[in-house]
Amino acid sequence: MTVSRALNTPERVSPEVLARVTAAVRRSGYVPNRVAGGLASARSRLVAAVVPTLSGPVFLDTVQALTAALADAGYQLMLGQSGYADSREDALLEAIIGRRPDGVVLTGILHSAEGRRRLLAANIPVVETWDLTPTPIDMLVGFSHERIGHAVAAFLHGRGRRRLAVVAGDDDRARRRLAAFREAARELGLADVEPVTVPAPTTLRSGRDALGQLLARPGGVDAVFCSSDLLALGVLTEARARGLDVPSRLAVVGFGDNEFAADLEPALTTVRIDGAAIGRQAARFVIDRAEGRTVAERIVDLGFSIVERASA
Amino acid sequence: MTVSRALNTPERVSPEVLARVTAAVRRSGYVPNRVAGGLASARSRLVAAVVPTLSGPVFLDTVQALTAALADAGYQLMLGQSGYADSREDALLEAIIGRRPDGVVLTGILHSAEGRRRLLAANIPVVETWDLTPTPIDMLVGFSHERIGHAVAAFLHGRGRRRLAVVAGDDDRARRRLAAFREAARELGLADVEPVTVPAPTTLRSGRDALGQLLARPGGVDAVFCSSDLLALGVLTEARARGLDVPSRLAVVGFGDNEFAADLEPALTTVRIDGAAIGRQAARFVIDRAEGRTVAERIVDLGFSIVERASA
DNA sequence: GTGAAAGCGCTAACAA
DNA sequence: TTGTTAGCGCTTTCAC
Repeated sequence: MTVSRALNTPERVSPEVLARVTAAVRRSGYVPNRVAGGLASARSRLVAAVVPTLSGPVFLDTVQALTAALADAGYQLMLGQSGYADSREDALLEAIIGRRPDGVVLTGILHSAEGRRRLLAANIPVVETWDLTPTPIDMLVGFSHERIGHAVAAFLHGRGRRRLAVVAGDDDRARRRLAAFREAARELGLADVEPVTVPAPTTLRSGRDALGQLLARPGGVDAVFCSSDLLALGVLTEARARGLDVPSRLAVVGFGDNEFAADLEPALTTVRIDGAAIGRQAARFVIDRAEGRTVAERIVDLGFSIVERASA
Repeated sequence: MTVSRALNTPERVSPEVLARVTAAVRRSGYVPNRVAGGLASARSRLVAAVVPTLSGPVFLDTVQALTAALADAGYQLMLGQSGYADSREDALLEAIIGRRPDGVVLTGILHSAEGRRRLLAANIPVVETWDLTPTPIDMLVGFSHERIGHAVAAFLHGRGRRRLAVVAGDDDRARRRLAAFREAARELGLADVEPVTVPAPTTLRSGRDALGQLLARPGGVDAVFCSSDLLALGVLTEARARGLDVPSRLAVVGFGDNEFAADLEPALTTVRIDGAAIGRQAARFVIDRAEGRTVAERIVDLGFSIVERASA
C-alpha cells in the first residue's frame, strides 16, 4: 500500500519513504501492472476509438491528435474498425465493453442504434465526432454537413457558376452535404444539380471516372463539388487529360483540405475541416468525464471554412 | 466457474448448462470483464502497435490489416505514437509494459535500444516490421531497403537514364535506400547521384521544392527516385508547372504504390510494398506466440516489386 | 504518515 | 461434467 501511494500520490508519503521506493523501483525495473490497477479501481485509463476504416486520410488527423492528447494525460488508445463488415460490429462492441474503457470516441458512425444503446447501458461515456445533431447520444464534437453544402453552392454561384454538379462518396455524411448542396442550388434558381455517386472510400480513380460520366451527360457542367480532396484530384487529373481547363471551363471544389491540396496545379479550392481539433476536443471530453468533472457544454461545433484557391 | 467455462469452452459443458447460461447472458446483457480475465490468466488479448506517427499514408495499410487480423482472432489493438517527442518514448513504453500486452508490433523504429531491451525483459513478444536485419530483437517481417535502392538504380539505367537523382525523406530507411541507390549507380559507372533530403513526413510541397533545387544545380538530371509516392506526385506537379515533360525529359519513380499512383497523369512508376501483408504476418506472429505455438521462422521477407508505368 | 484487511471479477488447479 | 479453493496485483477503506 505504501508503494502504491508513493507511486500514485507521492505528496502523501514521507520524503524518506519516497526515496526508498524510487530507488527500489529503479533497481528492480518494476513497472506497475495497470491491468490489476484497473480492476481494483474500476478505471482502465483506456479509451476506445471506432473508425469505419483507417484507409482514406479522412480520420487520420483526428485519430492522431486523439492518441497524442490521451497519451499526454496518461491514457491509452484502443483502435477498432467498424466498417469492414457489419457482422463484426457486434463483436467489436463486446470487445470494447469487455475492456471497460473510460470512454468511447465514435469517429464516423456506429451502424446500429442498438449498439450505441449498449454502450450507454454499460455506462461508458460516448463522444460522437465529425457530425452535428441536436440529439447526440452523449457528447459530440463536429460541424454541420448541411451548412457546408449550402455554403459551397452559394460560393460557386457567387463566382458566376450556373451549372453545378456533385461527385460524392457513398456514405451518409457526404450524402447530406450533397442534399444540402442541391437544395441550395434550387433556392438560388439554378438548374438541378447532377449528382454522381462513387463507392466509399473515395479514390483518385473514382474522381476521374466521375468526371467522364459528368461530361457524357447533356447540358454541360461548369462546377464540381467533390466529397473529398482525393476525388477532386481525380477530377483535376481527368480534366487535364481531356484538355479541359480548370478553372476557366470547370471549377473544382474539394473537401477536407488535405495537406496536398494547396500545392496542386491548379491549387485546390476546398472545404477546410480541423480534424486534429476534433481529436483534441474529444480527448478533453473523455478525460473530463473520467476524472469526474461534469461537462457543461456537451456539443461543440468546430465549424469549417472554404479555402479559396485557383481551382475555383 | 461453470459460467466461465460455458463462455470460453462451451464444448466442455453439458448442452443443458450451456443453454441456461446463454439464456441468462442474453437476459441480463452480461459482458465478461476482460480486465479481470486478463489479470487472472496473464493473457490480456491486447497487442500494442507503435508507429512513428499516423500522418503520412505509409503505415496505414499495415495498421489497418493488423487491426482487422487481430480482431478476427479476438485480440484488440492498442496504438502508440513514438515519433512526436523523444521524451515521450519512455512514457509510451511504461504505458505499454504496464498493460502487459500479449505482443508489441514495432512499425518503424523505436528510438532507443534500451527501450527494446526493456520490452524483451518484460517478456513481451516483439515483431519488428518494414525492415530487414539479420539480427532482429525477436521476430521480423519486412523487406530490404538496400535491395530496393539497387533495383531502382538498375531499372533506370536499363531504361537509358544516365544522370540519376534522389529525393528522400529524412528517415533512416529512406536514407538506406538512398545509399544503396548511390552505390549501385556508382557500380554502373554513372555520375554521382544528386541527393536532396527533405523533412519527414514527406509532402507534395517538399517534392515540388526538391525538383526546383535539383534543376538549379549544374549537370542536369534525367531521372529522380523519390522516397514516397507523395513526393513523386510533387515532382510530377512541379515538372508540369515548368513545362518539363515526363517521362521524355525526366523519369520519375516513387515508393509505396499508393492507391492513387496508377491513376496519375502520367501514371507513376513506383516500388510496390504490400503493407497489408506486413500487418497480417505481424498479427500471425503475435497470435502464434500468444497461443503458445513456437514460431519456427522468425524472419519473413515479403519483398517488393517495381511497378512499371508511364512516368519512367 | 503508514499499514492491515478485504475485495475488484475473473481463471488455474484440483476435487468430487 | 460440475464445483471448490485460492489467487492474479493492485486500490479502497479503515485503523492506528
